Amino acid sequence: MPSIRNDLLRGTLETLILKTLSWGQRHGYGIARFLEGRSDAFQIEEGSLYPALYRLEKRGWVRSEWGTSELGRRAKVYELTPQGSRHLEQETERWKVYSQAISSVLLAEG
Amino acid sequence: MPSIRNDLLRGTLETLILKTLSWGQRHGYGIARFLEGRSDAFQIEEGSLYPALYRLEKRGWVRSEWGTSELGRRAKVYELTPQGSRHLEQETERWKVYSQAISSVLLAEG
DNA sequence: ACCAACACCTTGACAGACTAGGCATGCTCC
DNA sequence: GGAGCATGCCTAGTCTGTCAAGGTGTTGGT
Repeated sequence: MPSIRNDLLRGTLETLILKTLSWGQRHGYGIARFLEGRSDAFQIEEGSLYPALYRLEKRGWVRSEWGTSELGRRAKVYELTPQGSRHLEQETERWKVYSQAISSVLLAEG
Repeated sequence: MPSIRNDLLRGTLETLILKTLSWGQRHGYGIARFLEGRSDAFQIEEGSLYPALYRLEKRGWVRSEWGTSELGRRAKVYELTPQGSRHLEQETERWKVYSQAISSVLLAEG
């Protein structure tokens, strides 16, 4: 992997996190591993992940609690709030519109 | 239009400009109008546009020359260079991979 | 005379991603 | 026993592209 600088992900990381949590509680580290498992294109840096989780919680879109991971380690477990769920819907719609617009240009024939 | 902050576009503006120029020469202002005409989702701010054009030229992906617009006004006309064309191909591929990865998560069923 | 559109540009603030560290635990392997 | 790695959390500082808001000058319309 040629260590891609990733401005394409900009603004979508938060939405990806919310979506992941819409399938159930997870701790931060687990969210990153889950997303990376979904596609080789994702490389979630912890320096992006934890600040993003902090922002999401501050805005009331996720809630956290200290618990344990599957491996029995101390971990901060996150879950989606109802507001987070609503926000996820909006952002998903926004992604659809933008990505479709961009694709319609970039993938158009000469 | 609720004045959307646009981090989803981050990193794609340059590629959109290159793609526009792949269809022929255009001046800066014209590129913005063209893209906005392609989709209501695009709103190209001049404070983003001109710095982007400057970067593209500095990197050798576009070339510019003073000329005139369709309306006979003084305008800086841009064209794609061969390196720009190659870069456009790479970035298009990158967009495909990332947007597909993101969509595969965001649009997945519960 | 005035205003909108055309066409270029710049400055400063902001926000999110990154690098590069730090901490602590537990497991495996030599 | 110790080295090293994966797990799990966090933060400080830097980078960079976007934005708001301003500027210049010209042309066309009312």
